[in-house]
Order: sequence, then C-alpha cells, then structure tokens
Amino acid sequence: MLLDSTLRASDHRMTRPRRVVWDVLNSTSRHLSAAEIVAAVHELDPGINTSSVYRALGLFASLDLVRESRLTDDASTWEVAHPDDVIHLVCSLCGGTSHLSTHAVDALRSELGTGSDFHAAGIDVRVTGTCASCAARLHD
Amino acid sequence: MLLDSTLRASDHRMTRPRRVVWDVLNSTSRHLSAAEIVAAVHELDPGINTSSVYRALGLFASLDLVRESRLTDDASTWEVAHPDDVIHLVCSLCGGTSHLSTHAVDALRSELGTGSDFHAAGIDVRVTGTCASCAARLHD
DNA sequence: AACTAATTGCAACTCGTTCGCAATAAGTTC
DNA sequence: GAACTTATTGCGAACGAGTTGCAATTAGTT
Repeated sequence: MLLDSTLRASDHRMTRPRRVVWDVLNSTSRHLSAAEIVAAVHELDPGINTSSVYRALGLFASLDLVRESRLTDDASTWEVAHPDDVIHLVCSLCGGTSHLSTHAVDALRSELGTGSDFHAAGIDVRVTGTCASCAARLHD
Repeated sequence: MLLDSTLRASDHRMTRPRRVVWDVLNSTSRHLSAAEIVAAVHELDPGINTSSVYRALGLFASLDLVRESRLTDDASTWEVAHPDDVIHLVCSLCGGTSHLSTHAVDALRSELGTGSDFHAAGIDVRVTGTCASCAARLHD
C-alpha cells in the first residue's frame, strides 16, 4: 500500500475519497483530466464530492504520488508519478499521450549541468505530433 | 511591417487593437501573461477592450506570429514567435523565463525521427529550476 | 466509548478566457 | 472622397476549471 504508508508517514488520514481517487489513477497508464477522474470516481461512489477529488489530487501531488501536467492548452492532466524523467508524446489529433525515455534527455541534463547560469531541477520534454494510429487512419 | 503584411496576406484588417498588442509584444523579449499584455495595452490606449486583446493574441497565434506557452500552472504566457525550437528555462522562484538553444534538442529531434511510431512536429523543452540572480539572492 | 483534529460535502465564489450582438470602422468600389 | 460591405470592436454576460469558508462528519487515538 504505497498510498497508505505515504499518507501515514506524512500525518494524513486514509479516507474513502483518497482511496477511490488513488484507485482511479492506478487503473490506467493514461493521463487523465480532472473531469475524467471525477467521472470515474463517481462511477465508483457518486457521493464523493468534486472538491474532494481536487483536494486529493493536490495532496497526492504535494506528496509526489502523482504528477500534474499541462500538456495541451486544455485543462491539466494527472498521472501516477513515474520516477525518471521522461518524454511526453502528445498526439495533436487524438489528444493521447504516451511516454518515451531516451538518453537524449540525459545528454540535455548533463549539458545543462555544465552551465552555471541556471540550476536545473526538472526537465520536461513535450513532443507534439501525430501518433501511429492516427497517422494510419489518415492514410485510409 | 511583418504584422501588416501577414494580416494582409491572410485577409485580415489592420486595426488599432492589433497594432497596440503587437507593439506591446515586441517591446520585450520576456514572456508576458495576458494580464500583463492587457495592462500594457491599456497604458497605451485605455479604450481597447480586454476581449480584443485576447482575440488579437488568438489571431496572431493562428498566424504563427506569436507563441502561447503554459510554462507554469498559472495562466498562459505569450511571446513573439521565434523560428527555431528552443529550451525554456523557468525559474521557480521568480517565475522568470529565459531561452536557451542547444544541440541537445537537435539530437533529440533526430532520435525521434528514426522511430516510426510517432511523427514529431514540435518539440518543447521546459527546464524548471533556479536562475542565477535568484540563486545569488539566496546566498546573501 | 469518548474525544479531537483532519477531512468532507456543500454552495458560493474566483479568475482566466470566451461568446453573442449591436455599433463601429477598415478596406474597396465608384 | 462618398457610399458600401463586412470584419472587427466594445460591452456585458456567460463559461468552466479550480478554490474556499464553514458546519457536519469521520479517522485515528486514548
């Protein structure tokens, strides 16, 4: 129980809204918008309030359990935190996002390390384009 | 007159709101929030409406004259479009943004080119951290 | 079982941005 | 340069994502 122990360790309580939001986030590897999360949460328990979902997401983010991204101009999306820096591939046709790890990011990080003007903490690479399945659909 | 000719070429009219928004954007190399742009526009001409500013920004973006970014969790920021892909360095202390071009981006682009799963169109690299002046301030 | 503080649900609110519409003004034609 | 056409404006109302204050509830403790 990563959730349980992390909450305990940070002096927070395990509650039903938090449990359900956590389950929803862990039920997929996709990025989910807050609206999608709320809908999925309501499917499991319609009594859970929208603001509790937002509060759970905010708490999880502050505990580094989830990650909030602004990949598009739309609302934020959320995903369970993954340890290493990773590239986000955002398809501008279907809006889907996938991950890609590449050593180009490591190269970038070491390059940034040499300059002293800016101390880099996090690197976030977003590539926009078209995914394979959308490209295939266009060729029909 | 880049603005003039681009508007003409795309069947749009040159109007005062567009002129003033354009001037504001070109008066700095910083990223500006919509609120900052509106304030600067009002200093030049208080009669220009906020929605006209938004409409001008949207139009400019669709003509690739300006670029909208979501570098932080706050509102969008805007800057005059720069041709080449570039890294954004975002200071998490002062919120300032600067640009950096590096061949690590080119390496990334060529690496992406080899895979066929995703057709990359734009690459956007955001590095969060602390800028030199904020770091200096902390050491006092 | 009693207790206490964290958390919830609710509703009202904020804030960035968009929209519908009547009035205005830019660019064109004569 | 006057008349004309239609894009664009200013305005205010609306929108949607996300937040907040508060009384009621509930998790974890004793």
